[in-house]
Amino acid sequence: MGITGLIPFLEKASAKMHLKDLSGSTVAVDTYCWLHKGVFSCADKLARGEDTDLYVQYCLKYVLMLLSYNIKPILVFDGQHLPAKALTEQRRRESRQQSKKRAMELLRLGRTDEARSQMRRCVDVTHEMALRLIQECRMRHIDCIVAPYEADAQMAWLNKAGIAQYIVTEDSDLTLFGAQKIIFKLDLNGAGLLVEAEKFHLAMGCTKERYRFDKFRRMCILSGCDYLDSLPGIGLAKACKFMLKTEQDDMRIALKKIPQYLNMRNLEVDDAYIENFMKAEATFKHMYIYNPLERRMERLSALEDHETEEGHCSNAGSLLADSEKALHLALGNLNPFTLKSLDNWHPDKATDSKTTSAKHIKRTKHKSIWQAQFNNAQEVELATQPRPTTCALFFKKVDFVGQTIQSEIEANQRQEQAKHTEAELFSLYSFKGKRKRSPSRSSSNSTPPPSPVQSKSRHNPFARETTQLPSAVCENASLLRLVSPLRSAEEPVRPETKRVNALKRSIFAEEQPQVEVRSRFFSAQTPEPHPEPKVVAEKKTQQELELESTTSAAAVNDANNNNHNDDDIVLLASSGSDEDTSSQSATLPSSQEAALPAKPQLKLATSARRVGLSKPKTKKKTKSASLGDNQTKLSAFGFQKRSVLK
DNA sequence: CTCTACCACTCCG
DNA sequence: ATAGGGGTAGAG
Repeated sequence: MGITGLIPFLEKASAKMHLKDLSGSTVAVDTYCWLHKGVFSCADKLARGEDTDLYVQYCLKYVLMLLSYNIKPILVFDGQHLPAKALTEQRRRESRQQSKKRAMELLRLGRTDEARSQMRRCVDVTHEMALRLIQECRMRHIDCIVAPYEADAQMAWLNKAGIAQYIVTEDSDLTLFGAQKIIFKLDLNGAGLLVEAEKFHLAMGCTKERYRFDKFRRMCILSGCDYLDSLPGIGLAKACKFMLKTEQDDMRIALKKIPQYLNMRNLEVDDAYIENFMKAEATFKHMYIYNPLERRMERLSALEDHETEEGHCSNAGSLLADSEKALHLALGNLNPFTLKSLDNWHPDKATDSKTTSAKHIKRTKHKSIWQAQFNNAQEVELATQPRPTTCALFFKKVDFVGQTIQSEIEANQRQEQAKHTEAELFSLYSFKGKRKRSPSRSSSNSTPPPSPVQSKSRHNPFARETTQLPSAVCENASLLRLVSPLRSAEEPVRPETKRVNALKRSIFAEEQPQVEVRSRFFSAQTPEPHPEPKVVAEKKTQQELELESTTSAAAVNDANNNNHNDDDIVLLASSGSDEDTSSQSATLPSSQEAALPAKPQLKLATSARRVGLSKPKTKKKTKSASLGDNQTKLSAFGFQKRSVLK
């Protein structure tokens, strides 16, 4: 999905950002990204048709985080599949079905590990799941909107219309639809990468005067996008080069000059490609979106604005004649594929019945895009101030009414979070309870080596070698329930895994100082490498190690945390670590000590990631030494493991 | 040198 | 046969 390599290409147009700097603004969210990630937490349950709302809770975590920074979220969902994509979707569905069958089969055979991996592949984000999240959001007065087609176009429109100043997504396509400020890689700490359309000329390496957005979009399409594969040998770099060389605005003429301009003699640009290029461009410009203020479907931009021929819009969707249906589709009441009615919520029939039925759930005080006043407020603001920043002003006004609102929101959140935590804890406890019930734990240390089934069970032969890790067995009690007690008796225990991980950490601690952190984002996120605790950790037991990292994390915490957001930290902690929350909300929010337990976890998480990054490297170094010289030094950094395994 | 093809890994608790 | 980002080798 999206444009391959676009995000690194846009490095010069991007900057690290944090939500705390967006207070008072509105953010449109590509909710599918969150749902999809959230599904991992309960893939097995979903695969077996068990009822779960873990994925909803996962998304709400993000939503609450946005609210905690005084940001109004608008959750945007995908609608119908475009005809051009229907086929691939169909294929995906079939492959998921197959995965499901295979998972069941494997379960029956008792190969839980493989079954688990299959189950992850077979879950889909259905509209019913999206609707559950939508319903949760309605109770909290959080805006949701289902795009007629792609959420990308809808979000770009919200951005262009000034309703949302930022967009949160993982899909680089957003840039092509004309979104101005896009946040990628947003994490639960509130950090992300901001890409701004107004800086695209920097990435393309041309002056602002010579740059036009069309050039950028055409470059991306040329490099290969969802609607059109690239010509062979053309990627972003070549496409960029070409778009800077030509001043020809008519692509029918310009495209023919590609071989000549790029010195690619054998390249052939046929008429079909040109026609498809025009269609792809039209799709990005004119896809249908839903205008919630006018309550009607519209094109992202009007055909006249671009002198586009109607015929090129065959992939841009079609107008839904029934405006009532279009509205309910946008509200989420209809299944976008079948148009079957699943709910009957309406913004005008202010659902006080619902609010009384759920009065313990706190609601946001943001103006809804579905309210008539929203339109007025926008118009007034737009009239007084032509700049798009007016929206920020508008919300600042709300902010003005009280810091009290802010603190109230925070109080609400603590309360709400506590409630969620309750539910989540519940599931956690039952989870753990089941796990304990499984007879494995006591016998684990004397467990015989993994059965042949297990060692064969890695579905990817190139995956990291884990034969010495006993973790290759299902830890999920609900999954285990399906298999024989005999098999579950073989389950090695988690403490074991933990110890191995701790060991890995300590091993890694030695290597740390030598390892270069490559990732720009990552290194930027941890500005202080803190070599000292790692050196100390070298020869410690895992408990000491854990203590060590805790204190070092505390130090980092202190250092990073110059003046402000004690509150932020508490909020983060409460949204980040579920188990701590209840006790924290009981204690005073301002005490920093209360927040500390959560931070080390985060720190550990990042260091775990580093382990993943660099452990292979260190392994390779040692191995290449033993391998001799039939491998070049360069290849020693490549996929060495493969040959070793062979 | 630039671009593509390919691999392993992480998404979640 | 998830998808998408990151890294490397190898082709033009």
